[in-house]
Amino acid sequence: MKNKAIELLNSVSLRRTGPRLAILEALLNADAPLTQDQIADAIGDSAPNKTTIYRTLTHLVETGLVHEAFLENRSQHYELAHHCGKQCCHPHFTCRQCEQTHCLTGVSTPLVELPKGFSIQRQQIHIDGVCPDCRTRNKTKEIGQI
Amino acid sequence: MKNKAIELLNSVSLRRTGPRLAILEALLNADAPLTQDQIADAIGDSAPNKTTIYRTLTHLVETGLVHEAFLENRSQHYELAHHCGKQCCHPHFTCRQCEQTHCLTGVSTPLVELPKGFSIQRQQIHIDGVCPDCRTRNKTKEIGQI
DNA sequence: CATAATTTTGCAACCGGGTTGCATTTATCG
DNA sequence: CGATAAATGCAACCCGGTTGCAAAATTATG
Ligand SMILES: [Mn+2]
Ligand SMILES: [Mn+2]
Ligand SMILES: [Zn+2]
Ligand SMILES: [Zn+2]
Repeated sequence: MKNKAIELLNSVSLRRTGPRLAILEALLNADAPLTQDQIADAIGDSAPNKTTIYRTLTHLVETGLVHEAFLENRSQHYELAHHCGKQCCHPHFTCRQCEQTHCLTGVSTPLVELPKGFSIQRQQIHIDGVCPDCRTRNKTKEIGQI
Repeated sequence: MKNKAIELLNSVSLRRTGPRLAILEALLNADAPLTQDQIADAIGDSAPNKTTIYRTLTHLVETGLVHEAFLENRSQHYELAHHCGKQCCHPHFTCRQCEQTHCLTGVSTPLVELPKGFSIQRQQIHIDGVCPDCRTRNKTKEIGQI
């Protein structure tokens, strides 16, 4: 993953520094959007200062490598943009029971057709409900209660 | 609008108080989701304490009268739920130039078809780009420059 | 290589949206 | 009206995120 991180940094001509590589690696290993806090946790003891993480993420967003994901959570989430189309990101699903967010990279996501005069730059879809794990968990519990 | 507000409060059997009526009226008059701050501004001098506004909004969301809209803004927005289907809210469009948010109540919004096992409770779509006003403003500016 | 110019990083202090605890006020009902 | 439960206001707090500034690391220049 380190090679991939270096490659990504080069592709947008940002200087190759320790913090940046670590943050990119964390995002490469993630399977859902991460907050600053989660990125720091993923990196561990050698994690950069939170200010550095935020500033790095800002750079990565500006270059287009990273997208901001707007989940219902109070804090901002970030993920690599490589699963997103130019105008349409893949949808995100957040489970109301376990609070986990899933990237729905497989599903087809039609663009909303905008009224005359609006020009789109990016569309994001967020869904919440109950995830497969929690559903089966609920069912087995029900059965147990009968 | 005051009658409508009273009616709404009755429909969910919440006590009829000054702050609640004022907040509902503000939401009834709005044409886009509002923050606590914007609600207070809309009400003016007689606006309730911000804690009261937040607690009222929480009540209204719990009863289903009001929805939370997750815009890219750092603060939470609220709007009446009457333009939303059971599982699918109307999309919101935020202009990157003038920062204004528009409710797209007219457009058709297909539900994403979820992978096996996921059960939906609510889908929200957010789009950003340039609004009609800003687009024409840009065009006339371009012409002026030539 | 030395050193000056430029970026990047870390730290502490700060900002602002939102919440909590608690005392006071108000709505509802008999 | 009085009792009771709910609603309100205020101050203090929480926490995600930002800012200013000095120290460290990179890069450019002679
Ligand atoms: Mn994703
Ligand atoms: Mn709306
Ligand atoms: Zn779940
Ligand atoms: Zn605009």
